[in-house]
Amino acid sequence: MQVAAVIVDVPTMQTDKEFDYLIPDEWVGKIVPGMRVIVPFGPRKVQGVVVRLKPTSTVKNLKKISEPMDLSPVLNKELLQLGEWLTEHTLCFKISAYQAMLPAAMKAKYEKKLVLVNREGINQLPVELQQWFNDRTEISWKEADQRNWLSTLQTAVSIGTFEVVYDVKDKARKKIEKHYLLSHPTDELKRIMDTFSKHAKKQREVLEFLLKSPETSWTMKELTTACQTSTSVVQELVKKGILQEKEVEVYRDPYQHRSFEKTYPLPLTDQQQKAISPILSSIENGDHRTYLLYGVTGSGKTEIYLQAIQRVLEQGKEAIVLVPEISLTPQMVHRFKGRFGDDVAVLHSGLSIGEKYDEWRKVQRKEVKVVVGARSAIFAPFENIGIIIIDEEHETSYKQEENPRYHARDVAIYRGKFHGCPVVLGSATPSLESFARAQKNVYHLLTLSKRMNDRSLPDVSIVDMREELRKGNRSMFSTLLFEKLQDRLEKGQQTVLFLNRRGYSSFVMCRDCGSVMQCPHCDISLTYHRVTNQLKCHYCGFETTVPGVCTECGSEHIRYFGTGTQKVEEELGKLLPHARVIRMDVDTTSRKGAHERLLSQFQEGKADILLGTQMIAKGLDFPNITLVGVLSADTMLHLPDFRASEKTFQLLTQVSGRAGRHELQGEVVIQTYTPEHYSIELAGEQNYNDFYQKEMVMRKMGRYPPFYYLALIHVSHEDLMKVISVCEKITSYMKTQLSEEAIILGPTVSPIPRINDRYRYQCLIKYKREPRLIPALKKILDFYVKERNSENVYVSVDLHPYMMM
DNA sequence: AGCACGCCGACT
DNA sequence: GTCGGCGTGCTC
Repeated sequence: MQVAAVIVDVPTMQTDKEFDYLIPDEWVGKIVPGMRVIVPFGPRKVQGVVVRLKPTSTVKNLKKISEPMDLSPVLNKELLQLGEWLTEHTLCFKISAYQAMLPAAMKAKYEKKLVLVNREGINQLPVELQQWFNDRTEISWKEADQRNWLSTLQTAVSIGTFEVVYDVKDKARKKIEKHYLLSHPTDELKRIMDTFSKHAKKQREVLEFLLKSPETSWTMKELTTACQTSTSVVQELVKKGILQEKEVEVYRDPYQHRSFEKTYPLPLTDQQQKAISPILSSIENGDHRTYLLYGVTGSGKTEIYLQAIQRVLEQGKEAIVLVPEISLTPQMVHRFKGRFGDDVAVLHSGLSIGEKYDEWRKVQRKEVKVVVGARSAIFAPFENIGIIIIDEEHETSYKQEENPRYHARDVAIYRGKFHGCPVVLGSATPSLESFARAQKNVYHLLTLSKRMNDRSLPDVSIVDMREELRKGNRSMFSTLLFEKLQDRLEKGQQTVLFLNRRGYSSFVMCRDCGSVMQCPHCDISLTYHRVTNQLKCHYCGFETTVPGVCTECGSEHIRYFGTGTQKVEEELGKLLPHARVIRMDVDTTSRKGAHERLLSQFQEGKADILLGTQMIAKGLDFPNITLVGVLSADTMLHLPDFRASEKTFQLLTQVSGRAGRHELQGEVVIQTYTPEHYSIELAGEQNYNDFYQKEMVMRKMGRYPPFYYLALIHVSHEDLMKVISVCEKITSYMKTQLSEEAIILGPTVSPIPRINDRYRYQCLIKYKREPRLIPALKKILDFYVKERNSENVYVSVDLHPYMMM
């Protein structure tokens, strides 16, 4: 066996296949499938992943692998296979599938440079170049380009003065610490010590300190503080050869300065007991089953996860727990670290690239048994998985919106089958798809209908804001909400206010001509941000200062409509000047650790009101919250998305669940302009079952999931006519390929007709069983070269889409 | 993606 | 008559 099949890191249609390479003799037996390698590819070098070994190849003139990038495989057999499955099921490139499984730090960095190989030839170069290479032997391609030296240097390449070199580098930087330890056996050292000069008092002290535990190594800092001395003393000992330096890899542990109070399994309620026992028997018998753990907010789902994992660990197996990104609050981490301590690795986007890499390596080296993380943690390189848990199963963040457009739930079930282990999907408001599958016994339904300690669900009031307006209340707070807000302030209890729109106001309109300020690059209105006094586009990031007069008619009567978190914050400052408010949205939490800091401030009672967007809907579990206010329940309801009702119901139910989780009874006030809508009414009653029934009827009528599957084809281009014609061609092609039962809608304008100066059209396919769908879609992608062809038309396919925009 | 090869317009 | 435009095709 000396040929390796490699998938190269060139994500295009034409290169999306295996390339064969010879394994150099010195690496035979060492290069194995799942390793990253550097291979020559055309004139350059690229990173690749070895997917299999074979004795020979049908291709002649094979090139050799340049070098391996790993000492042991980073993708195991299962993950390599999963990559193929992902490619097939999301229509992505193989390399993209593998890259999705690895931490970002392992993505290759490419550098092209010119290296001086013949110093003689330098004399023929212009003076400024000669100066540059006086004390240098290379220049990066980029640098040479910027200095306008490329053409000169290229002629120098042709006569052999320079050589073009392609470098492939690992982004990953292992964090290295220098440690110091004794380099001789103790008795020998004692002899050496006697030869010391009498003045070398400090050196002797250091040695005596080290001799107490001769095997241990210390960092410079540890040594100098322990011995009350300076670095020079240690350096001197190294020089004398008594101490040796050793480089040790250390992990960047984002949680190292935190201590987690050890927790122990809590006694389970009868309901919990009943729910956990089928999971435990699955674990015991090693059979794969998917459970839908449907439990109302505060019913103790997490304890079930913890105890199921406990059992898995006792069997010597591993566990993966997925949580939605935004709820990776310290609370969740605390509960897992508290129970399983150092056996837990945490993976989420708040970590730096290096930190993520280190956490990932802990998994790879089998130093942890449990991974708690966001979507991509589903690819944790465990080899003996005993359970996979997806908390808040209905969350849309489990679907990746770039290639590979996978859903973590599907990957979880794939891995569950492979490892013969249970997959547990937990939610208080399951997605319709999952609940429907549970009804059909594809998933096994486990129900927790009671809150822990029989705490009652919060009282929910729905306030009709049209009525408030009629009564003359034009503020954003209804009388009821405002009264309760004041009441909580007096009692010293905390309130959560929820509004899913950041910024100050949602659009700016001229009152004379009615024109709305729009983004010049996208067909979307600009949002006013008060703090910076700017108008921002939330899609392309365009920013502009607020014009003094209307750009259309020159009128000065410009008004701000709609309400964002910033405006609410300002309003609160006016109405309740003594209230301490913390605002949480993308704008206040973008800095690393800000999310966590704001939450802990709130937890410590440093604020009375927490005001925020989606991100505060989950994971908050503070005893002092007794009031939750939803300022405008309808903002989501009118989005052009067949899941709008479902999302609204879920959000309102989740937000309401934040109140009164502990001793104090909780209250919820939901403000809306459409109180009669079933998703708002039923969320008020916390009535999932009725909502499910009603929404299923709607889905059946609209021929949407779970009754039909969806495939969404996006087309975008700078030229409107081009987009329409390409989309038209695609739509009619699909019509020739699919059966009568398939519903093919299009070409239709995307709900956001233009983003970043590109027009957007789409074709939506609703189907039940179409064996020719995937091949047909592949053909389209083939033709339009997956997302980008020479004419710059972007075509992308999303199977089972979540984002309809 | 890069890069080479290859065939048609404005220039020393 | 050449330099260079980017269209097409290949990378084990």
